[in-house]
Amino acid sequence: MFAALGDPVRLNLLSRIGDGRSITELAAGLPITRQAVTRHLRVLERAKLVEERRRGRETRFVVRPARLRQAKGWLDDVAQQWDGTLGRLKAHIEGARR
Amino acid sequence: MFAALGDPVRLNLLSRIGDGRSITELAAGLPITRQAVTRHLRVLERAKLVEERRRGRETRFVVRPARLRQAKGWLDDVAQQWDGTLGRLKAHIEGARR
DNA sequence: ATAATATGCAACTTTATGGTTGCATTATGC
DNA sequence: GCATAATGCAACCATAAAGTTGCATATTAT
Repeated sequence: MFAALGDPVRLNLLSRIGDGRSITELAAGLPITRQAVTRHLRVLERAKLVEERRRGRETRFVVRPARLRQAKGWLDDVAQQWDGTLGRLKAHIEGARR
Repeated sequence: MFAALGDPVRLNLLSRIGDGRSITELAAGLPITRQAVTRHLRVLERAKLVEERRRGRETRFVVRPARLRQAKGWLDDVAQQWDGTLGRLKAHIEGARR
């Protein structure tokens, strides 16, 4: 999932999808071909970050906020774990002298 | 930065760095060479997710929680932006005048 | 029905990434 | 001082990722 987020083009797409743009519209703003954009969208889809919503001949995608929250949760865990370690380290340094 | 997070090995490292392990120790738990681990750590460092703390002949890394918070912030922005869009969409569907 | 629009599919190229091996360098312990 | 331990550095390989071109398919509008 972070891998899916780890491409500037896909970040850009994610932040613009919400407006309900079609693939072609999304591609218009970028210096790459429509096909390349489609591939990026498929990557986001595989990571469950977006969901396809086809209507007639055009396709739009919707973001899945739950997934974003999940990512945030993981970052929180690590940050917190690290804070805990920091606390322990600090206590260790201040307490015992090595 | 998300690209740096987008590798399972690096996620693993990030979650274990806090314990104050050296490169060799970190590598011991993984099925890849120490050199490969070093490269991953450099990637995390370039993304400002960790910071080098060399002491004598061994090197440890510390996590930079501020960076994690920054990532979370971005996720929040997108999620919120999307929630907003959802709200507008919903209002539109329900026939609200706005 | 036809033309135009929106997208899908597939082959191919280029470049980035992850991993390895081999050897050099720096610090520690005795 | 010397052996050992912890890293760093560089060349090299394999695979995956990003992008392109060309063509097929499916909707919509006239």
